[in-house]
Amino acid sequence: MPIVQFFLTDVQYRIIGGKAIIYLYGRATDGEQICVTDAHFEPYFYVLPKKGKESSLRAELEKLQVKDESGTFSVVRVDDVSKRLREHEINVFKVVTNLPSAVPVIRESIKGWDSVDAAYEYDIKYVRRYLLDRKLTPLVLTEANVEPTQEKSKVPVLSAKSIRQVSEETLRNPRILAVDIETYNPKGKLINPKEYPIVMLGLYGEDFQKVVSWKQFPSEPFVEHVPSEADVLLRFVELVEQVKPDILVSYNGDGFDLPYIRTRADKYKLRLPVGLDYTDLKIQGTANKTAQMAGVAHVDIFRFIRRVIGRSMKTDTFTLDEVSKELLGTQKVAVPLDRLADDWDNHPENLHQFAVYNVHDARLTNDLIVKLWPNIVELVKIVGLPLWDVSRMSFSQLVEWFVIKQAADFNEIVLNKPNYAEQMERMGKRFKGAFVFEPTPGLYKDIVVFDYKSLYPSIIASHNISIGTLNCQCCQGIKRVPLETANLWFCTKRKGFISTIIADLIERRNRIKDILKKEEKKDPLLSARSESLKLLANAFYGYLGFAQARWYSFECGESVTAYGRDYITQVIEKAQKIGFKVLYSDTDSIFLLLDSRSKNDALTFIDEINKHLPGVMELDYENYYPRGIFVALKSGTEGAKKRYALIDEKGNLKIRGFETVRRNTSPIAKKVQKTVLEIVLKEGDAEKAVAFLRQKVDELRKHITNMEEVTIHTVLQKEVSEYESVGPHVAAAQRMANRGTPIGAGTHIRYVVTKGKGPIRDRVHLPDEITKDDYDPEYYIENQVIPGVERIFAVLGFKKEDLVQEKTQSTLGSFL
DNA sequence: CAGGGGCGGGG
DNA sequence: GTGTACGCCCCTG
Repeated sequence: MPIVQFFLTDVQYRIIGGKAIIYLYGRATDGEQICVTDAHFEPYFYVLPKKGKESSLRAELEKLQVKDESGTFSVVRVDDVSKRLREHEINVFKVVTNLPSAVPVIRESIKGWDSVDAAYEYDIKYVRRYLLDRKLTPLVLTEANVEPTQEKSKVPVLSAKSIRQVSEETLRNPRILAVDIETYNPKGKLINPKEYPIVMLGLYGEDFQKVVSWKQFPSEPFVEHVPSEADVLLRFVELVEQVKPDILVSYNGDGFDLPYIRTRADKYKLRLPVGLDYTDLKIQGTANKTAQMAGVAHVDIFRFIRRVIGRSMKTDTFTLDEVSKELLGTQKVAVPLDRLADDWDNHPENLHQFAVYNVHDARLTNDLIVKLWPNIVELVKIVGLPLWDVSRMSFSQLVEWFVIKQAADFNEIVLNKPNYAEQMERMGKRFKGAFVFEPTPGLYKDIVVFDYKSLYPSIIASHNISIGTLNCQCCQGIKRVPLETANLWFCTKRKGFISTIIADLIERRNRIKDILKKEEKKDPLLSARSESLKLLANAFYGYLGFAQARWYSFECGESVTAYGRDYITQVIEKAQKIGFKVLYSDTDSIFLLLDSRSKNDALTFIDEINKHLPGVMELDYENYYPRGIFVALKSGTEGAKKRYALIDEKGNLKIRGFETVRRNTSPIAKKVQKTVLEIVLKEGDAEKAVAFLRQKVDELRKHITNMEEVTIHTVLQKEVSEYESVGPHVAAAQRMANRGTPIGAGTHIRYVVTKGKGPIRDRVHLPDEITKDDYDPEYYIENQVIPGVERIFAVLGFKKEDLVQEKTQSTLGSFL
């Protein structure tokens, strides 16, 4: 029997002859795209019988059959199995059904039976169940003994007799095709797939780039002109088949491109058989759409970036432009997109620039997934689910599926999701959070920062925090959690499930870090694995307190923060005892003032602390900062981010909690804030910072400041008529409308506030209606620039009145 | 201050 | 399809 080796890229199942068949799509080691089918996996779930009712329940189950218009659902077999439930031995029935869809039906029909105590694992999707039970990890080299079949498909279909994972080798260079569409939008940003056509469809992959458009215009050869929009859609299907990608990648393709393609195809009653089995492009969901095609993993890289990478990125807007700048160091090409519709209708000679823009976006999308591929592969390996699923999961889902995957090795039953009422109850309870030492606002010198390495994960591992070790019989009264409000302890004899898998995560990561330390040229896959393990470990604590978690535990969550508070306050007390002044502390970090002490004293102190820490707990030296500024919080905003800015010895600024990048702020305000911080921290010269501020204020009053600097940008969120209150941006939109500019939801609004009396909305003008002499300096000084720096100067002993004088009639700079 | 509602990305 | 929606921010009662 022939043997094939392949990397699993997508998994589906189909019902054939009343039986579920698993379809494993992948890239064979010879480079061919193939499909391996497995007909030998039975759907099942677990039932816990009531004590004493075992045999009657078994008899009832064995003959259970439910018929409805969609088919017959029946129990095929009932097996006795011993499992563990919340870390304790238990006997349950494994109820095997005829179809995957029979699982929820059968479970539903036994819900009220008095012989049934509980049902488990009835909501684990068949394909996921298959991968986890068979221990097959997507993207990892897999081997199968196969027989060829004649099944109609775009790729050879091979029927597997046996299948197994043979090594840790992963798919390094998947074939990728990126897709991006441009649409006809006469009304600014308003998107309307029912009415407005796709004008161009761009594709990009290695050695492949193409734009398909249904209008003739002068262009380069990568643009293909077809007679109609329907032909664009058909060409899309053909080109995907021609390129045979493992992955179709998009930027917000779930939410935009693919549903748009689907809607346009439906309008023409076209099928879109992009699936390798000729099935249609499938769009699911309404609010949160997803797009799927059999055999080709559609990755919406925007979703992955926002959910998984986003937290560790600098940007907080996830536009393709911003994300590309940060991750790739390149950006989108600038084209006047708001002219596309008009050019499409009236000036085809201008259209080529949009084709260039189109294919460039596809290229960026391609480059993003290539760049992030190591991270994606590692998450897929850790979580063990298909690429399509993993790339769409939130953090809590990734943690949960990692736990579910581990559950098999511990013979643990997967706990059920909480119902709505349970979720509500969980949400109503809050446990005490982290310890925060409020800083005294001020400018400080010689700051050292320590932090606990992965504080919460190491607490969970070191203190054996787990659902099944909580308040065990055997350890009553010993090693209590440092908590006033409850009497909690965790077993010191038996290892817990959650604590063990987290300890394992930490250990795996430490091993990788050791290897990385020795490597001169860091293996990007290993670095990515280390990052992924860290991300996952850090997400565990949040998961324990997440209302929708299967392994939710209020007591575990509150124990983690209780230990956390205990560890950090111990460091604070010890530091104070030997004479360090504590400046600030939050959760796992502590900021100390060196005063007369040296950096070496700080290192000695850390060593001393580490000698007495249990398990994998470790206090780290984070950095030394020659200067730092701590600013008072806005009154009444408790829980708002702490505001501070530090500068290290290399001159790098570390700014936290200053809202430097707010949309409806003028560039001048952002710039002044940033520069003031730089002067204060780099040079420690408050007077110079004041002088800088005064100079900028002077420039505003003298109208030297550029118009661009005082132009405020926002985006219209709805139609102008729908606004109840006329804010400045709405007033600006009305002005645009009055002069005939098409506006609507999504239109970018740029406006300047000008001199005059009355509310701001009456003083709003569009930049090209006025000159530099018209903007209102006092508005920009009072409402934009000063608020951004007021608190910084307050720390330095300057009141608002000291900074700038009120406006006078003097024509000279009046504040010197 | 809680809870509802809208939005993100995309042209 | 082992069905059906996330999480944050803003506004209002």
